[in-house]
Amino acid sequence: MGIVRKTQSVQIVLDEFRKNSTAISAVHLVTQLSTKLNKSTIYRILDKLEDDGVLHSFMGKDGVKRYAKCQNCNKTTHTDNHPHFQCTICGKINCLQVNVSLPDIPDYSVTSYQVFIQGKCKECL
Amino acid sequence: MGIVRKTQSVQIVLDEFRKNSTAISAVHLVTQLSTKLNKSTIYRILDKLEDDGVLHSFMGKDGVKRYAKCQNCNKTTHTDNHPHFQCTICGKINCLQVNVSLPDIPDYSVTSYQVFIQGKCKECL
DNA sequence: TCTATATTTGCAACTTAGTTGCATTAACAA
DNA sequence: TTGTTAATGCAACTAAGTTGCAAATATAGA
Ligand SMILES: [Zn+2]
Ligand SMILES: [Zn+2]
Ligand SMILES: [Zn+2]
Ligand SMILES: [Zn+2]
Repeated sequence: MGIVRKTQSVQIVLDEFRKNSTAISAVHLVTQLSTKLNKSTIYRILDKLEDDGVLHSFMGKDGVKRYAKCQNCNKTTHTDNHPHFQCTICGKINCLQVNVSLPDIPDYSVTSYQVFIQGKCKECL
Repeated sequence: MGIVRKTQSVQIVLDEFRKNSTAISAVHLVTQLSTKLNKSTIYRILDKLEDDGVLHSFMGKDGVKRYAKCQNCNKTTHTDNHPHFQCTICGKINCLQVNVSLPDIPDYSVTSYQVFIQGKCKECL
């Protein structure tokens, strides 16, 4: 349903995304903020921020959900569609501002797709 | 470590992949085969069949692991690299035998990537 | 075919990510 | 300032997957 009240909890969660440019997992936030916020609160806030187009989420190879800041989305239009890159050395996951286009696929009509890439990031090369 | 003995349990699991051309989740096999095999046995067999290059696995959008038959892999060489397509109507997930190529990505060195696509399949169009 | 041995299986208990119901707390509009 | 309603904390729960160990079984060699 999206965020209605700008509570302290919401600010605390948003601060984590301001500090970090990389994607953050729900689990990581839960341990990171364990002294300040309850687990359920964090999951619920992430959910709402996604509804509002403030964050977007994707599934890591490990089956753990991660969140990252959206660039140009809002409550009604979610346009962020880009690959995510995980460095196999440092483990960080970043949004890539590049366009991946699919070839024609006979017998199927495509409505959306996700690309997840592994390799080494600039710092670890 | 891969399969060493061709047990009945292994045959039962392989039969499910012979019957189905679509990808199958571990959870689905566990419920489907609940009268014949134990949960742990199924997870362990899937793991070994993947090591052997008989099956490959990937993560669904729901964070549930799925398995599908490999075409040309074996114990030493895993070459299967293709997108997976989930129909939003019937829910079935299929391997697509098409090639997706990435654009050049500056500052990153790519070693592997996965593509997961949503849309409608031939039967549901 | 029989037997020894090592692999595989079942079971129960555990871990980890995420969810839910409900009573309490806190935004915020009036 | 206060009443209303959203947001929070808590504890208990679900669901996917893992693990240790004792019992079962596949297979190689006698
Ligand atoms: Zn790195
Ligand atoms: Zn992103
Ligand atoms: Zn379909
Ligand atoms: Zn496949």
